[in-house]
Amino acid sequence: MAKSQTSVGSEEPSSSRPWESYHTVYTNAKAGMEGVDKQKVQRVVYEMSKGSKYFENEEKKDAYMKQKIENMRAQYSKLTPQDISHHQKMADKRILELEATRDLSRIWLHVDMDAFYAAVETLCNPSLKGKPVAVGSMSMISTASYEARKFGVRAAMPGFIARKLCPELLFVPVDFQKYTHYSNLTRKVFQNYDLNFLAASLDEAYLDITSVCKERGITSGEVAEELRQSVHLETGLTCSAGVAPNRLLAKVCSDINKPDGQFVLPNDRSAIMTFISSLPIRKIGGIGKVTERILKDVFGITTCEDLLQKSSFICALFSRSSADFFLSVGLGLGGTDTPQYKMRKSISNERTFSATADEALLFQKLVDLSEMLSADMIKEGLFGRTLTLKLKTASFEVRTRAVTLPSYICSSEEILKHASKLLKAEFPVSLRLMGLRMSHFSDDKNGIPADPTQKTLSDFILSGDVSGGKMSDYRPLVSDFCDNTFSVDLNSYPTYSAETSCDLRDSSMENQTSDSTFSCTILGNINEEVNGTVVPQSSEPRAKVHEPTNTDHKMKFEKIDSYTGQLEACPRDNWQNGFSCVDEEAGSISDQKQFFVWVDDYKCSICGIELPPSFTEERQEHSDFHLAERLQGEESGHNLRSFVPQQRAAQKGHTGSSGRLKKKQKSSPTTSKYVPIDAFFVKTNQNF
DNA sequence: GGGTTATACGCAC
DNA sequence: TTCCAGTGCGTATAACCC
Repeated sequence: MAKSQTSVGSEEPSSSRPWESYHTVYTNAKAGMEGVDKQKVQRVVYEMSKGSKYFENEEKKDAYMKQKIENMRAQYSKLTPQDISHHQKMADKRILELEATRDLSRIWLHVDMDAFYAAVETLCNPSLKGKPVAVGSMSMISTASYEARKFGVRAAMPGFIARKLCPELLFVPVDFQKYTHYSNLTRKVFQNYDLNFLAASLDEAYLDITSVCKERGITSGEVAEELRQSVHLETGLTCSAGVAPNRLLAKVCSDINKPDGQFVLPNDRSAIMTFISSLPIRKIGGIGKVTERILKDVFGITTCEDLLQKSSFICALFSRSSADFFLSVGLGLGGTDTPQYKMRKSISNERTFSATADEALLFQKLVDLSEMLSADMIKEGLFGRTLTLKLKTASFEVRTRAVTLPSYICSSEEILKHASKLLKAEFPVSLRLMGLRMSHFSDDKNGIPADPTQKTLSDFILSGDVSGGKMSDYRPLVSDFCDNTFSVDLNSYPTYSAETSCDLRDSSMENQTSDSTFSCTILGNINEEVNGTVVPQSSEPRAKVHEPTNTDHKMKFEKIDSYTGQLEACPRDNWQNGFSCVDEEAGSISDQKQFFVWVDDYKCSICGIELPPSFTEERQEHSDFHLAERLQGEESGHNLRSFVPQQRAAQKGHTGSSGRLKKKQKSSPTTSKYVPIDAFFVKTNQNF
């Protein structure tokens, strides 16, 4: 932040120094950057960024921020003396309550490894010693050595900007295996002081050293000194430590004498209040670039002491939880208990790539993400029901789209099934990042059990294993899916022959792999059957393979019209919107429909549920269920599900998202047919 | 009106 | 030459549902 402004209207940039109003995180005080020419850094970052899409997006965000600040200022100025008096009383009361929670009985130590990644790399390659080193890439730097920091180079800075600041900067790629190894060594040391230490990251930890100090009759400073020496002996790396009555302050303290230093704040209220009084709010964990700017520009708050002095305004303009946090900071309060094991709340992965609007490419990335997420979830035994798709457009706009499902899932097929619907609703769009996050985990982990032998989607696609063992010779080239003809339509891919899942025990399949229990049940397009739609078949295979001469399985592919959901003959050069394949020898779809009938076009012949013909989707889903039920029974005798159709129909009417979906229908016709449905069931007549 | 869901955003490392 | 990350948590807000 180049300007220090605390009054309304002081935001206007100097026309001769436009970089001064370009808000970056890079000028925030960080250990090892005390002597840095902030003006120069600010100017270089501005010049390197100016005109880019990233820059344009930052300007948009900045405009939004200015508006937000203006709105808060307006609220601020509208407060009457009576309002202020009222809120002051509330604030005073709250301060007393918070003060009553102060606990000075514990001694917390925060350890922070010095420039950890860079230090490890230097340790492994001594030729880097004394040189400016950046761990990361031209896109992003994870850690900078102290030598590099003198030039203004720091973590979270793009490499190309860092190189401009420091042309002799040496880049080293990240190597998490290495860092994990050294992190484990440090943790062995930490255990000697607190068995229940809290690891904040690979290079940070909080230790409750109250007992150690007491039992050994030594001061907290002596413990910190000894611990740091032990870490150095064990790893060859230096670290810094902060000691204080709570974790929030301990973290602030560990930064004071960085690197290779320590600072002890005694367990004494007046010492704490003195310490906190002049402390810049940005030093507090949880107060970042945006919060700092709001507090400074709206209230004129720059130090922790100011938070108490402006307590009435804070209570007037912030939510209860935010106000509590700010007042706690002003009092120097923080966590003192040893928190119980915290359950993970979400699990995610995301990838940045060259911006593209190619839907086939984007889908392939979604396939990859689904597999990665599923693998991570299976590894941790997690089942989740809220799936969030994160997108970053070519212009750096970030969007998230979420869906909450009626049941818990973890398989890549199901993740992809739902993620693809979310993604398709966004098309056309040019993206540079996609991510998937699962949250809302099952408490008792009673989701559908994970099948460790389950094939991945890539196995599925790349092996062409869509008809069980009969497809063992089918080996599509990766390029089949990477050009514009990639069209394993992710909403239609499970629309293969109903027999496919029954053929999983085919001998050729068994020969192929011992773990071929393919738990993704592949269904026929029942809708087509029920409605008696003629299914024209292309006379030519969709995906030519290395050895296309094997015609034993007579693979047929049909394009599914993206808008009507109808199957139609698919010219080879027009496989844009999806295809399904039917293995004629594996059993025709019409064979499958015989078992299922709507009596009087109204009543299910199997379970008796009544669904009028106009309930097209519900009937589709219902028939899918019975078919899958039958197929699963035929396949293995395993009853993977105990969910009866009636229950599903009932649940469907009460899904929390149904109302929102109704709303979405207005603006997003591509999602209008979306109803969260259960595992193993995919409708094929959707508007994609 | 309170709880839930979807979305956006902030923050830390 | 290269051209702004990935993971996870928390909060705020609005819309919706019961």
